[in-house]
Amino acid sequence: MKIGELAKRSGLTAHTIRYYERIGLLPYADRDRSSRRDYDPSILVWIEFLGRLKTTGMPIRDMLLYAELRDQGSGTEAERRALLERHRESVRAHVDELNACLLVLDTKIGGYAETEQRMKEYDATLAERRRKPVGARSSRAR
Amino acid sequence: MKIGELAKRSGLTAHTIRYYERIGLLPYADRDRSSRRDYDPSILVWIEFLGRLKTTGMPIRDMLLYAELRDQGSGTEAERRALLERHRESVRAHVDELNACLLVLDTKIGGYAETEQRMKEYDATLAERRRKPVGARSSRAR
DNA sequence: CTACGAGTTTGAGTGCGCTCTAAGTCAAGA
DNA sequence: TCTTGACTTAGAGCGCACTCAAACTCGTAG
Repeated sequence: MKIGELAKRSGLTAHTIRYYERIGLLPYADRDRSSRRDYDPSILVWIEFLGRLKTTGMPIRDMLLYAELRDQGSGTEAERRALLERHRESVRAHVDELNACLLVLDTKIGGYAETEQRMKEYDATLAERRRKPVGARSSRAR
Repeated sequence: MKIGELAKRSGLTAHTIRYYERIGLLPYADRDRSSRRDYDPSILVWIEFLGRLKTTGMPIRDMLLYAELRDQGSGTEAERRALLERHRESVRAHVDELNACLLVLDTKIGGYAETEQRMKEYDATLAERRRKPVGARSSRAR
C-alpha cells in the first residue's frame, strides 16, 4: 500500500504519516525500488490505536514512549501495561470532570430557559391586558 | 483585590489574567491611582465558568464569542443559550468517544494481564519440574 | 518523448494558548 | 532615604502537533 492509499484508509494525511515516521511514532516503512514507502495493511491497526491514545489526550511524547517499548518487543510488557493503566486512570478522571462540567452547563442552560419562559409569560400578560384593559381580572391568575 | 490575590484565588497566573483581559475574555479591570488592576471578587465566578468551558475543550475564540454576547447584555440570551447547547452536545459526544476508548484500553490492558498470567503459570511449571524432574507427573495437569 | 501525478527529502511556517522578558512605576517598611 | 517587591506595558518566545513549500525523482498513459 502506498502512502496515499494509507492516508485515505487511516484518516491521516500523507504529511502526517511522514511526520509520525520521522518522530518514531510509526516504524520506518519499507521503500520500493524508487524509494516510495510501501505499507503492510497491518500498520492500520497500530495507527488506529494511536488514534485512540490521541483522542484520549495522550501527548505524543507518551505515545512515543509506548511505541519505543513496543519496538523493543518482549520484556517490556509490564512497563507498557503500567503506562496504559496510568493513562486509563487519567482518562477516567477527565471523564468525571467533563461530567461535572456537563451538570454546570445544564444548570446554566436551564437558567436561560427559565428567563425565556418568564419573558414569554410576561408577553402573554401584556397581550391579555390589551384584550381586557385596566380593571379587568386577569384570566392567567388561576 | 490585586492581580496577585486574584491569581492565587483563581488558579490562573497574573500573566494569564492580563492575557485574558488583553484578548477580551476578561473585562477591562478598573485601575487604582497607580494604574494597578483592582478586582471585584465577583470576577471569580466568571473565571470559574471560563475554566469549565476550557476544561470541556471550548476554544478561546468561542469563549470570546460568549463573552462578547454577555457584555452586550440583555437581548443576547437566546444566542448565548444556543452556543452553550451546541457546546454541551459536543462535550457529550466527546464523553461518549472517551468511554469507547476506555473500553479499548481495558481490553488492551486485559491482554497484557493475560500474558503476565500465562508467564507466571509457565514459571510455576518450570519450578514444579525442578522439584519433580523428568518422568514425574505434573500436579498442575489436573 | 513528454507530460502528469504521486511520491521523495529537508526544513520552514502555522495556530493555539499561554509564558516570559525588559524596562519601568509605585508604595510601604527598615 | 533606600530597598524590596508587587505591579505596569508592549512585545518576543515557547511547546505542541501538525502543515506546507521547494526542489526533486519516478512510473505510466497518451
